[in-house]
Amino acid sequence: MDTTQRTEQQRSADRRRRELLEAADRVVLRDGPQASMNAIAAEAGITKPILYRHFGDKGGLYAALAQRHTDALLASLRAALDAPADRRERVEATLDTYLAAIEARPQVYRFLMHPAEGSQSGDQSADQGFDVGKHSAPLLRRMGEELATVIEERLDLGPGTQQLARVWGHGIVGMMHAAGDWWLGERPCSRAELVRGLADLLWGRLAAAGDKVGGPGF
Amino acid sequence: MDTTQRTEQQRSADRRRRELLEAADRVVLRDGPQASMNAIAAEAGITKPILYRHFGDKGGLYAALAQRHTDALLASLRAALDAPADRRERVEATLDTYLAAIEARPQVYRFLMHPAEGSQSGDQSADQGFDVGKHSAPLLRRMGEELATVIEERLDLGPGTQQLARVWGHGIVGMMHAAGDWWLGERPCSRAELVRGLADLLWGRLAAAGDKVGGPGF
DNA sequence: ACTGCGTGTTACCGTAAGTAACACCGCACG
DNA sequence: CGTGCGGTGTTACTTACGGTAACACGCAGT
Repeated sequence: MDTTQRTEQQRSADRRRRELLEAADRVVLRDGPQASMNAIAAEAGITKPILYRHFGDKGGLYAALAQRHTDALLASLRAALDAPADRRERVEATLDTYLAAIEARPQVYRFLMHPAEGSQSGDQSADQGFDVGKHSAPLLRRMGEELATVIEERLDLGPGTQQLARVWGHGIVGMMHAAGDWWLGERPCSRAELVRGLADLLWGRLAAAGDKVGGPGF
Repeated sequence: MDTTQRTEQQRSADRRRRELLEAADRVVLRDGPQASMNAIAAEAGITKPILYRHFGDKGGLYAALAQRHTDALLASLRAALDAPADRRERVEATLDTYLAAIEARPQVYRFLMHPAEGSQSGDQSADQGFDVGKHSAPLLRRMGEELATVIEERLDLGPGTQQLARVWGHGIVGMMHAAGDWWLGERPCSRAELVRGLADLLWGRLAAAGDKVGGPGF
């Protein structure tokens, strides 16, 4: 099989793929994660089967789409995380970067967190094995792992550093995510206040806080 | 309209409703969140329209279902949170309770976190308003709020306590959730180790940790 | 001119949500 | 005793979406 002059075809196929992704992007941004393949195809000026030829199935398209945005967001986060500043400032900068991103484009954020799983792919039969754990948004997992490696590289946590770093990576990312999600919905305070509150939490203010006098109960 | 003797009818309707919910529960436990209305109806020994009469639409059924489990889980968490012990022990007990719950019944957990949103409810037209923030699993929100009230009741955080408590409530719940989700998928360590790692994180060990000597970069 | 391949189409299938219309039953009321 | 009437149930349908044939055009290379 000639592997020599396929570049020509491949080039155009890649361009097409990128065009399709951009069209899908527009539709998802407009219609949310429940955008239909028909709508995406229409936006791209073509019809469904082409999408399927390029991406296999809806999951494939969504995965490709998610990866673009995830890559972009991760790059920003890495930049904030690698800035030459002390740890607290870096943490705050990273939190703020994330929150700014989800604030600026909530639709994208929503899409990344809810990859519209489901569909009616067969195997209704006796699926006790289950795939829990795989279902969470890839973005969360990737951010967690990323943060874990940074923590592991930067901090000295004694024995068990590697495992602890992963626990913390996923934990911190989850904290950021849930707080951000809640904040985006209710807007109970400014972004800066939220960042500060979360950083305070990570800085052990929970442990340091005093009990309320005359607590309700005991 | 006579509000007098409706109790009879209402009673039986409520019983029916509970039976339907239990059937739905069995199916969701077996088939995951993508269980079809047909399947649920069949399990209950009836047909679709009855389900729709009782719950309006799939979302209604799922909401009702989710509330049962959420209530149960929240009760357990409250118990752990209210135990007569010092703060660190209570935090660890609560984390462990949550993790034990999702470990014991991952299907339920998965269902609660992914309420199978979507569907093809019309309104394709120029929906720029968006409802970000509402989409997150109700369980997370409720746990966050619950924890927030407990924090606010128990801790003295100075001015802005109320707001800070809510930030922390949602943040901590998110941390617990994301770490639990990751842990459930990869099982990288024992439950106790995870609990300890997270509690350490909350206890400010991140801030206290020393830099690694000769870090990669600067 | 013929062949092969990538790109595109229309037309279709299966499935699932949701609905309309009809059928049965118990029961108060004339 | 018959007759309406609300609740429970059904079958049969519509609509929409994911996914897949099967066919049609255009453009290289031989």
